[in-house]
Amino acid sequence: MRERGYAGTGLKAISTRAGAPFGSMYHFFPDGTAQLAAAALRRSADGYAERAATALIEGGDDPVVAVGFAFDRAAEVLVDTEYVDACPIATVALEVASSHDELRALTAEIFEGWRAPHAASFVAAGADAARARPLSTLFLAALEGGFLLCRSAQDPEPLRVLGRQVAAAVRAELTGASRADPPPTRDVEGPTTGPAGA
Amino acid sequence: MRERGYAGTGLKAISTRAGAPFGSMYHFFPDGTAQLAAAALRRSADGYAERAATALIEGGDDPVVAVGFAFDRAAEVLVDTEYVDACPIATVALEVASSHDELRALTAEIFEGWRAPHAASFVAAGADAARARPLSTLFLAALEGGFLLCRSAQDPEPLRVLGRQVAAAVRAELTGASRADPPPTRDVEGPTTGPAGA
DNA sequence: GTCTATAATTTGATAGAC
DNA sequence: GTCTATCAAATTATAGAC
Repeated sequence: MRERGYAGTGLKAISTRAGAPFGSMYHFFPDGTAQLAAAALRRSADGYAERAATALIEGGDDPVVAVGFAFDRAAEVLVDTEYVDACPIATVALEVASSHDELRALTAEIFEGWRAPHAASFVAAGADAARARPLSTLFLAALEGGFLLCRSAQDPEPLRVLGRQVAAAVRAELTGASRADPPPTRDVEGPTTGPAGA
Repeated sequence: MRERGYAGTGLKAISTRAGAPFGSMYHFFPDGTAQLAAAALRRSADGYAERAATALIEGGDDPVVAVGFAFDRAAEVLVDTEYVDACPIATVALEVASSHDELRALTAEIFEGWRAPHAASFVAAGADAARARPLSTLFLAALEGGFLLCRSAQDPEPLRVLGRQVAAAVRAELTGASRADPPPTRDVEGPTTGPAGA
């Protein structure tokens, strides 16, 4: 499904490639294609979340460095796998966004499940709680957009460039400079209130 | 194809919806599905480029404002069309990235054709030539990632948030503060000598 | 419980009538 | 030049043998 998408991946192709008899498909997934796709999405989402967490941890304590590291790692994996091992959700998410509401809702749930821990880790690193979520949005959107551009062009450069830019946005947030959002309503008047970095 | 992707859109479904006889498909596109898809991609890419250019122009002379305006406009269109009218290329691009090299190359060409004018407009607004291209990468990747998150969640918020963040990145670049890249040394991303290995 | 064999549709593609 | 009628192959789904 990662290679050909939801509509492009037949049950037959899956059972063949898995070396499993065709009848097993309906034994384990009585509701057919959509149920199998949902299971595949859930499983690969968990796997990807683990890998992403590992990459961020290996990137070190400084979130600025960790973010850059995560993007570089993603680019590396892409090259090593000939551009197939990107986000396991995105292709299907776009395919079903306007055609299969149940699966669409599942993809939304998965993306949300990825963003929450990211936002938490930014908070842990000293970001304002109110700004951590927009940062996680930027992180995920840039990663997904980067996957798209890299796979399309078969060139790892976009993800590398984006890593530096998202890292810069994180740094700007943590140092309180060049903010992306309107002032935080109250509190924190001057830029002197640098949050004690983690 | 925008609604169901490349593999999910049958020739029959197209001819029915277009009110055209099925035989016309092969009269006008003798090479079948892929040729039709290529024509659809080219046409919608041109249309989308025009719309994007219009949005940026309406956004005014200041690229910081224009960028924010373009993202807000994209979010608005998404809501008005019940989240179907997003990027006409992205879904197909992901579907064919690892399965149909000819169409993959076409999507790469289209994305490149969108980025070049963006980079040029950033230069026109005063950005370093070497930094304008990374900025166009961020712009397009964030837009595509935003489309994905918005369509999946059926919520326009991600694109709005991203618009503010990309605008902040553009501002940081134009004022020379908080740069995303290491010092210019020499060639930063290169003028795109083609896909890796090509 | 597990899988083989088959049914009912639908698909991309063509041959040939208008 | 344009489209109707048809084909062969592939798809999802199921019935029923082991």
